[in-house]
Amino acid sequence: MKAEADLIVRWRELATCYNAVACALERALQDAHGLTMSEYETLDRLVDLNSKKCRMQEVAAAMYLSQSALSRTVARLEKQGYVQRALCQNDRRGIFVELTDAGRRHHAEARETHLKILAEHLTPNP
Amino acid sequence: MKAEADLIVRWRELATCYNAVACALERALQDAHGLTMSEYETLDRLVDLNSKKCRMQEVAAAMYLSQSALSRTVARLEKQGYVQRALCQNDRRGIFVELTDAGRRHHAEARETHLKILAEHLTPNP
DNA sequence: AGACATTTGATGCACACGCATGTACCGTCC
DNA sequence: GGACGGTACATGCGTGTGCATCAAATGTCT
Repeated sequence: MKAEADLIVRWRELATCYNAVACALERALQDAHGLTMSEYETLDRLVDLNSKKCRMQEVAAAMYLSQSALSRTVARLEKQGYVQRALCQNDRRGIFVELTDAGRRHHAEARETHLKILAEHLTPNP
Repeated sequence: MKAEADLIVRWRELATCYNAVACALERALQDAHGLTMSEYETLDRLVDLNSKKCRMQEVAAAMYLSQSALSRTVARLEKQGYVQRALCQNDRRGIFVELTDAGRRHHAEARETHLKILAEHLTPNP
């Protein structure tokens, strides 16, 4: 019976903490770099997997975003010039997503802001 | 320098965990009770503060939702009959929000689903 | 009392999202 | 080879959100 109350407390703490950080991140990334959190996260995943071109799926698997949302996010990033889409030769259904140099640069800059916000909002957590 | 990597790991874990639970909650509450997570959370806060009518502000202060989002959420809840808005006599700018009986009942039902999902998704957390 | 700043909640607007569906392609089985 | 189910990504649609703004009411200062 106590377990239920504990569960609710944990959930509220989790939600409060997440929302505080997410909200701060969203604002900071937008103001300083014109990026949505989803857009930054997408760039971030691409940097992580930057060894080669990635299929949409691979990117999607690494983050919590629906397939349609990712599709649009990548489209936005491409329009901004941070990413490039290319057809996949082997499987012509697939789409390769690749960081451009501008994308790599922009991510590097935004990463500073990202880290700063995380440090500000995520430190007091024993 | 290690601190940065740790920060990022913590953030990703937090985000992944939150999104998993939030997504499951959203779906379950919608399917079983026709409630948005925000709507459920709002009812939940009202139950917590059920001693008396609450001003919008008091509700807003207890949850992570912008003022405009709360305004619309309460409007939706009112249209569904779970909540009632009343003018505040002392300060005629303010609005009192009060749970209806139907709202109390609906929240009690939804609470079961809520707890079930939390138990399923939030337990493996040492 | 009168003018002005502040607060409270509602609303116009643009936008990112999820769901369902559409289109193109792949793989399999007859 | 042709038909058919499954997969990959794009897109139409409805919805909830935050930001900026608005109207009404309050508070303040002279």
